[in-house]
Amino acid sequence: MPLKPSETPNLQDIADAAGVSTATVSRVLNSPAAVRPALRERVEQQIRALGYVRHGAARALASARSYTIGAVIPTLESAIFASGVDAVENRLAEARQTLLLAVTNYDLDHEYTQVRALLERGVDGMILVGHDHNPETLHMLSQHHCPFVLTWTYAAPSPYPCVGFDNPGAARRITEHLLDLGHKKIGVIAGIQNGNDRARERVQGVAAALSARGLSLDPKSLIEKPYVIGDGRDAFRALMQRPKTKRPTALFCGNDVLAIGALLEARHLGLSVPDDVSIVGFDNLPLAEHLSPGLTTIHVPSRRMGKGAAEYLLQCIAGEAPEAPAALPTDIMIRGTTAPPPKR
Amino acid sequence: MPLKPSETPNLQDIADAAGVSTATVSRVLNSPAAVRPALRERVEQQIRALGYVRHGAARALASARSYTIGAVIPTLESAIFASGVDAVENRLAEARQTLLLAVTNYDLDHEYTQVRALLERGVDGMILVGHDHNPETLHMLSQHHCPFVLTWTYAAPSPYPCVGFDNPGAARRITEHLLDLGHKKIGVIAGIQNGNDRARERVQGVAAALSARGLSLDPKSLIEKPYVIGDGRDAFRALMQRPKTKRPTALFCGNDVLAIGALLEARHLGLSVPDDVSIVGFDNLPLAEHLSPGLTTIHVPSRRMGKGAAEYLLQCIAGEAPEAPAALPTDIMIRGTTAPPPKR
DNA sequence: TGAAAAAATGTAAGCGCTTACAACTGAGTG
DNA sequence: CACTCAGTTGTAAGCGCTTACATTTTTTCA
Repeated sequence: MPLKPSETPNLQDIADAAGVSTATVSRVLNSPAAVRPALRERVEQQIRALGYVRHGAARALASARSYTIGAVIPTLESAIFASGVDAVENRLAEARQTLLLAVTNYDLDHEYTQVRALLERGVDGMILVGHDHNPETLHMLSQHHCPFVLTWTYAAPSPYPCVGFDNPGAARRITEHLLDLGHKKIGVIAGIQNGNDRARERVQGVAAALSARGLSLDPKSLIEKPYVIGDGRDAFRALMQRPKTKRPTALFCGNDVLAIGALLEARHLGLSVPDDVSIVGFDNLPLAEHLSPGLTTIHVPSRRMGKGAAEYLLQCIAGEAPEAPAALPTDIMIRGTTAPPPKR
Repeated sequence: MPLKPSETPNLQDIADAAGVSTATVSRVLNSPAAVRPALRERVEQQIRALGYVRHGAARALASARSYTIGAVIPTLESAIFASGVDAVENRLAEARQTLLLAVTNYDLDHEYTQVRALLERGVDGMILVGHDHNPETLHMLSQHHCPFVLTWTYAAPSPYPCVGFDNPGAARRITEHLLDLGHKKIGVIAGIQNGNDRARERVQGVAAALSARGLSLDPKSLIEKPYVIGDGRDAFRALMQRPKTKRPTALFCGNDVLAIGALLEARHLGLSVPDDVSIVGFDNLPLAEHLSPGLTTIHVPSRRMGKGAAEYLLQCIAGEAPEAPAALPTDIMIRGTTAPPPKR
């Protein structure tokens, strides 16, 4: 009968059972090479026999490392974020780190609260989305010496490390595709821009492409909507109701969900895509290529980004001071929803 | 100049600054009502002034509570899981708890590893998906007195608490809808059944509905595929290539992603849904209702389930021993993809 | 073979917090 | 006015682990 009949064994119990000190047990756990094989084997046997599981809080307290990374994202309801987070988790699991996940619902104040909560949990690093944050959020992060990385965004001379891509550039590129096809009246269904630099920059990219050709974005042809199919439909309908001379012949949608909504509504209204109106999206959701016609869109490397962000933090934690990663490439996927504007 | 110029202040620093003991500061933080208002105010002021942030590991070690809940799910690539997790997180954030998320990729051995990792992190409770688990996984959980709950599944006399729904029942119900329409040859595109009770039970539900009417499931009309649109398309094509007399007139798809794949492939092959073939899904993804024709499917209350699971664990942690929750209701959403079989 | 160097192991001091218990305060009471 | 007693606050003992340093054992090599 053990002296300490505690439910879950601790280091001391293993040490006693194996007839060694707790330091040795700790070593077989953390740097097995430092323990002679015979002894190590004896200890490992007891670890298995007693079903020992590390006490992470104690470990974190003593070692000042939590083996935990935080990610704070706008929402998991968006497939593209979900897939990025999935990639982060996969990479962290390989490195035996655990993911603490927090959601902001696109609210920067709530983001502050969430970042603080993760900091309290002692995360070794943090992943954020975008450049838009409360100043206190970033300040708190650096005060705590918590390495962090911004994703989904990339700015060349950024004061903060990013693993992202060029939003305005990609938006500009796909808009140029539309312009090259001969479109002059381009409408925009944007995501909510407030507190969301990605949505904002994409609209800016469209505007830049237009003004480079002496055109401009008609404010009445810009509608801002949340990330929901139904809203994409509504926006499309509204845009198509504009007077004939103003009605866009092509639509830039801030993300694929809105684009799919637009596409479905076009079909519903009996409009042909791309013959009557061209539509482009942004994200390249798995569904995009399967639609018919396939959705012309920008491919966003979400998994690669997630993996890259995890990798970057892992290196920081290992004390390797990685160089700031370069912008990830995006691809323009030209498929069936874009064609020259209708004649006349 | 402070004696201890440590970067981040700790309880002691606050205590010194406010001229009280650490116990008092701790009380201000954890049970403010126990501290006289004047003193409390003085302490809170210092907390704000020094930008104090709790040290979670130390707190966890001392209080044997981590204020953290773990969720171990198959993947975040599936929108329906992602939305369930989002709901969990929302509820936990309200309760000032943090979510530790781990992904199994549908591998029960990896699940064991992940559960162990979360246990090491000292989660106060854990959410799992389904009934299929390695016995050691569940054993480890109970050995650590970690309250847990199974989701996405429900079995009336289950030894474990579930917050889920009746998979076979729902599958049976929607199959009966097909049978009521007059279909006799029903094909199935199932999710991968190995280690996945939900997929398995749904197929069983279909089989049960059939045998109740003296019919049976033709093994050659059952195809198992991963959760990907392309696979749904492939499976659909394969099924439609069966000899005319055996070819199914209706298809039960184990989830909406496979159903959408089937639907798209039908269109691609020039087959009309529902005139040539009926298709039903399972999940009721947001897209399902927007398709035309709308997808007939089973509505799965993923957010409600996530919230319910979080709620259950929160109660356990509060020591309330909540009664085992009842099965959540599912709804059959009859839309446009189902109709009587072709007259031939 | 034996001394020095290297490797393995043990000792024990915290890490920052919570909390049982002790000590003190002041209001209420006979 | 002494005495309770409830309400506040302080004291200090851990929680389970890592790790610097001390000690012991093993290896190396003249």
